[in-house]
Amino acid sequence: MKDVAEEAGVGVGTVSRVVNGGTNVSLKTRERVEAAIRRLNFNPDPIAQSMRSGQTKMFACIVRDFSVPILSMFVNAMQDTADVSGFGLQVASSYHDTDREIVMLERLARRRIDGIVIASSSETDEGLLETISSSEVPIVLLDRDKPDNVDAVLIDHRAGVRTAVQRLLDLGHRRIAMLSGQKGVRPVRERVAGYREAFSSRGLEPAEELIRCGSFTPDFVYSETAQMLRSEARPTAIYAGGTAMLAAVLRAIRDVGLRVPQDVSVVAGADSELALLHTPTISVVRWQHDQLGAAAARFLLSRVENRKAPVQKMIFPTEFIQRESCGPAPS
Amino acid sequence: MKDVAEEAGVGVGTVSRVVNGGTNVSLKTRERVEAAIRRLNFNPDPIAQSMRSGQTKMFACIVRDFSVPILSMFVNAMQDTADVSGFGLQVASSYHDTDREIVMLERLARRRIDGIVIASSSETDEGLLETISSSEVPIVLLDRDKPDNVDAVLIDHRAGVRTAVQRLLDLGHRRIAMLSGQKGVRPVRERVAGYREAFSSRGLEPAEELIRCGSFTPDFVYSETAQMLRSEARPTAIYAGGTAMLAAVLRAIRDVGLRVPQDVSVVAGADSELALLHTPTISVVRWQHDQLGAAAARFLLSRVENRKAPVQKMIFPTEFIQRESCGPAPS
DNA sequence: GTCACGATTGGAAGCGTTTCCAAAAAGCCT
DNA sequence: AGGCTTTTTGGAAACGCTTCCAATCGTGAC
Repeated sequence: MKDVAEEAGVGVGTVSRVVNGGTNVSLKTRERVEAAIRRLNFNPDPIAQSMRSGQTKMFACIVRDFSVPILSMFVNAMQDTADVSGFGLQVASSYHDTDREIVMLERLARRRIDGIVIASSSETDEGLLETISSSEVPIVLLDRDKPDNVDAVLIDHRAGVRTAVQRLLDLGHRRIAMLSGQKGVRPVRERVAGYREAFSSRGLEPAEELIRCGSFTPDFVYSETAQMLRSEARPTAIYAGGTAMLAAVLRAIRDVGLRVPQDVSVVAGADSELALLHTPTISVVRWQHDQLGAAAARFLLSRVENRKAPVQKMIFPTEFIQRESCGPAPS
Repeated sequence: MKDVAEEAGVGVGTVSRVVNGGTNVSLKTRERVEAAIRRLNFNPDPIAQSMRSGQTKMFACIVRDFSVPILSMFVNAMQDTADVSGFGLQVASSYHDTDREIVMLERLARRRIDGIVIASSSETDEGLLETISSSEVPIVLLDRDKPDNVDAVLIDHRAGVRTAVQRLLDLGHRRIAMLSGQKGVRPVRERVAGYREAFSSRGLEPAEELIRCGSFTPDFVYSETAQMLRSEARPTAIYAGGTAMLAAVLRAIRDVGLRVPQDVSVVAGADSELALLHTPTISVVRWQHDQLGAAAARFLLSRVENRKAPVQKMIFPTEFIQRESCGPAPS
């Protein structure tokens, strides 16, 4: 930069002014400086800029496991949106470890990251809530309600599940299993709420023992599914409310020796290649992850502009897509 | 940092020495400084450190489309490995745009990223090759041969495909379609080579019109598959040599009205949930993406230590997993 | 007690920017 | 032309660290 100043015969301050949009620089000077910049092929050093400005032009995204297709699609969309504004995107998987998330948040803050999107693993852990809610760096929650003083992009699982379960009820199903992850995160709460709403909208009561919320892991899903299907009064339909649960559910059904949809109807909590191409094709509740990712990035971008804007929440709709996996309840 | 120095009654230089492993610091001094650090809860600013040292403790990964499950698994493993050494990982999708890759590489270099893993979209583009091979920042190629003066982690597609195609030949298949992406990247070259090797190992010649390499996109795969299957002498087996091609192949087979494996046998070029859970289950050539990701990260880490070490290449084995989708050739 | 040498230490310089302030230049008005 | 205001400009200070050099301290040998 000093070189450019010298080359153009001006002071370093002037060069800086030209580089940054050039307020208050006379036309001839600007042209002279720009010529010098081109001649020396000068590029301002982002690190030095960060040093002064405190901005790093970098966002981060923390999710449970970012090799889950739906999450990587989200991250991908986020990256694309951030990219056009010159922001980079850093990623990290937390593997459901709350303490790890706290450590990551702190490390990112120290690195002066400009914004973080997180799908936290718990909405009850005091330490995590405190860390998030008092964070210096802007945070956007991905499908989480708490803490409520930060921006969030949300998915309306409730409506989608309600529609799906209503459909199953209308097909004559009464024993409908509800599988989902650990209670205490919003997607699970909302899904269960939608499930209950569907029953009460038809004046019915769900069988409580068929509501199995505990973990998103394949092992949990497989064993719960198999156990329910082997029991006396087995469910005639299963709603699998997780993004990567479908595989385990289908394996369990197959291993127990039942058929979809003749013996058991299936609805998945998120769309996937598997759901679309399985034989039979699997009904799903779906939403637009790419729009969600883009929105999250835009939230962060606008926070960078204005730190003290009012908190924003955005709820994305879901839709129930019925495919071949839903049939009438066996008699 | 000044505060810490004052608190401990030492000079800033001494504090720095304590923070960085503390060579040449007396025991009492070190203890005093460490106490002060704890008391003031001091953390060195990574940006300022980068400013001086030129190291950013950050890697980046550029892939075609990083919402492809296999790639996100790779990135995930890479992130985990980098993380334990305190390195962050930045991601970006190139969407097969060579120019975009060049721009990204340059931008990352300017940001003084410490290392880059790239699965470049072309091994022939002069500009890209030049950019990579002359890069200041260490680069590791993901399954690419060129340029050959940089480190690379490679997958032995050739052996896996050879085994798979040999198996198909032994099942009586002669018209075996070979689908893959754009020629000119290593995975495609190697797969085609493996395919040919299998034929010649049995003293046979492949039907050239069944070798369809052009693009990894679903549209291409779908239309090529459908077209071949509708033709007079249709293939009795299909090898789909891409990481995300299987879905399109299966759709095409279904739409043409054929059955797997009675009418056509299928082998996928990479493992996936879909392959494992489809009915019938789909044979695959598979490898350990997590080990690949970890190795890539380790390559970068060791480059950071020693920029001028000899070039390293590492080839990961593949295995052919036969599942239900492979049957005897129809007569 | 003196000297030499190695181990420690303090603090200034520098990394490449931005920003601020004062000074110079340029307009404008009478 | 002189006195104003406004615009433009140069350059020092600061961001938070590392590193280097010179200075100080301590130790053992003579």
